[in-house]
Amino acid sequence: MVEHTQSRLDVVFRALSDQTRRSMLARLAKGEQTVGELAAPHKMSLAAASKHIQTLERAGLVRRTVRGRIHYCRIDPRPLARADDWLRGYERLWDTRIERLAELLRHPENNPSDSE
Amino acid sequence: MVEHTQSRLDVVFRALSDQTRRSMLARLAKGEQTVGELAAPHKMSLAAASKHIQTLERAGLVRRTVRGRIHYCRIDPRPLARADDWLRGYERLWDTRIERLAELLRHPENNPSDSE
DNA sequence: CATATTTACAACCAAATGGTTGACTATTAA
DNA sequence: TTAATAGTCAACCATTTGGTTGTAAATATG
Repeated sequence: MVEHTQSRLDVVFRALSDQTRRSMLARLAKGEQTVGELAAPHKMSLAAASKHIQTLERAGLVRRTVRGRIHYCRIDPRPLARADDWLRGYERLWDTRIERLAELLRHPENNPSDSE
Repeated sequence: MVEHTQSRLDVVFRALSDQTRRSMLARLAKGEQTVGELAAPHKMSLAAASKHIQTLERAGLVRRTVRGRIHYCRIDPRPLARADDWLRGYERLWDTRIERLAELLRHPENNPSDSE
């Protein structure tokens, strides 16, 4: 099960390592898009864009519904959440936001947000 | 500059897409490690592990200090923070924690945490 | 000095990646 | 029925990746 999770992280991070695919996700975040619509902005063949979409699908980041000859794609954000969970394991190394927020909740009068 | 940021995200996510490299980062999060120490737990040649460390270095995730013949490696978490920034752009899609917290801070009397 | 240790580097290899084109299927429209 | 549209699939290609081994450099130790 751990290995399963790990291999999922592999394919998710791998999927995110390409600008074309991140751009597709960004547009999917605003709503459903067809394969053609997803492909249109990119300077590559439809077949190449289709492969990118399949990569996103295999990573679990995109779901597809076929209606007639049109393939509608929508984002599934759950793998993004898992990737974020992993990254947040390192949060203490770069950021004290959480600690500052906790401090703020304990002592709201001592709000450090003006000091920068 | 935008492209620069984007290509950095490329190499960072790419670096994170490998279990060996994520494992190395996990150990580096606990403190400095030499190349040999980083390589030891992995069933591969030192040369292969060295390549993984170089991948992490090129992604900006690891810095190296050479003292004598020993190379000390430490984590640089800033690219992780950038990756996390990117992922959080999608946070609203999977999680309403932030919105609920903001709402709570605005209207503490209207705490929705009971309703589910 | 000679030798062992730590690491990098180069050459090589198999597999995966990201792109192409061309042929094909399925569906819709004329 | 014929033609256009939406998309996949297979074959191919160049490049990158992740591993190997062997060699070499720099440093430490006997």
